[in-house]
Amino acid sequence: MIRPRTAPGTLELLPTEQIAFQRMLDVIRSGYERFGFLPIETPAYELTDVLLTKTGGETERQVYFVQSTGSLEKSAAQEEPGLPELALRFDLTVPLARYVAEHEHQLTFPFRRYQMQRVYRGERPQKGRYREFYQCDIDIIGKDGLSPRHDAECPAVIHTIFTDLDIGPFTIQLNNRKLMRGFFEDLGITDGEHQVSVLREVDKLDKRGADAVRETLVGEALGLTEQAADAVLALVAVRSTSHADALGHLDRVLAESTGSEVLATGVAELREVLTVLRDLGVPESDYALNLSIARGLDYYTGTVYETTLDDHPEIGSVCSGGRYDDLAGQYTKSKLPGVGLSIGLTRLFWQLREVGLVGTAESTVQVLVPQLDEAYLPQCLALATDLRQGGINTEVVLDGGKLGKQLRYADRAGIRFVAIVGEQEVAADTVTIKDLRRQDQFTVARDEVVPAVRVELAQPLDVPHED
RNA sequence: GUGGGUGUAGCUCAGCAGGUAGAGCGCCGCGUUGUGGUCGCGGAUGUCGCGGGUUCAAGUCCCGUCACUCACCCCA
Repeated sequence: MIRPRTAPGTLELLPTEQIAFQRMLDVIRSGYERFGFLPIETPAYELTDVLLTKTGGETERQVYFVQSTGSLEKSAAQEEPGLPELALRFDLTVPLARYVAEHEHQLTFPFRRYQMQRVYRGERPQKGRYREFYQCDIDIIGKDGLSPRHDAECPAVIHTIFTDLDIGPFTIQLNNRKLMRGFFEDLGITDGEHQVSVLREVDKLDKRGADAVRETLVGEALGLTEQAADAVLALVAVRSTSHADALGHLDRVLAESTGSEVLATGVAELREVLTVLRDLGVPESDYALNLSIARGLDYYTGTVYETTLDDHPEIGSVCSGGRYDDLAGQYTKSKLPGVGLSIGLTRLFWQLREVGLVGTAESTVQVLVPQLDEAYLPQCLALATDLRQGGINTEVVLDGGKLGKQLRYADRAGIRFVAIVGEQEVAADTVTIKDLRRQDQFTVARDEVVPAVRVELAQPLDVPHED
């Protein structure tokens, strides 16, 4: 026998967990739609040459390729097989770029889309990190230009969603790559790659601590002077405590600049983003300036975001993204700037479960009709039909058995209500409704069952469902 | 790609200096032929990852191998 098991790096859930996961997807989807974003889906795999436009680097090492048996045999027979024709997407941004370039003339700009699909990365699995996982993205793509106001709208959507998810207080942290780049220029660090390396190191501040980061900064690879390293560390220590405080920090950074235009632009952009964010009604306690946010990805050019849960900083960023100048440069001559954010839902779900913020959900089955006596099965089936026509998700026990067992089945399956039709009920033309969670039951007239169950379902239960 | 760790029941793990395998949880049954989750009693379950070696004897020691896992790189 072959031991049944999932491939490493995949997350598979039991039904009641899956329902909890689906509920989160529903919240995210409705949040995206409420802000006027349109849905798209793209294929799980893309043509390799389309997907891997930038050769080399980390991403290619992590790409899963797709091959039919036919093409596998064909390539095995070749001297130098080369890469397979198809590859699984490793994020949703590259497919979006392709999509926008391909359908450019049928889309209206700014193009606001959301996309919630699985992506694949062939990296070494790690705690809470998966090789197949959901990304829930929103992006706004402009043509030729896109005002920084859009950079404020994206986090406003995220604010709504994380509020609705009800997983405790959170903070959307903002920074701007131009501000950072300009700051580096002032320090004489002008090479783009060098800046990125420094940013990447600075991004580890929370993880490694200021001393370790400082050591690396002045080390051989990055080669900063002591003064430069101190200046960088002082800058990235900036965290705002309120809207006014954030603007104050920005004024100071600008005043201390030795004249970088890029820095001035970055400061101006951040100021506008913060202001629009406030005007959109996002409470100032829920966003902050954090000048250590860098984001590893090199394609970000302006605003960058990370979102953290206030009560669980150890989880790290649960939603991140930023602004990029040119989404689809590899696919089209059109200039398509964009801004977007992504929720890595698989990882988030796993982490929330670890810290006990999400558990299993109640079953999608709202009422179970047990079968006490085969003689009354027709009455049970008729009851189920009535409940279903009343819009109530109903399951009937078709196999029978002891009532105790059927109740245990309901309990384990996370079904809260049981509608019993036995000898007594048939004789009196009634139904007994049992609430397994409240450990309570009552009897109603047969023709009042549907409204009675509706009333029960409408009452929220403050006792959470045990795992 | 680099560096650690671990493989024993469905799950989490214990198993002493080598002497033919254990706990908790879960599962099944009964107590309760119309009442689950609680409680009580009873029960089932193992090629001790795989291959070789040492030994009278290996879950335990040695070698190899495979798998899994944690961290780094990178990132959701």
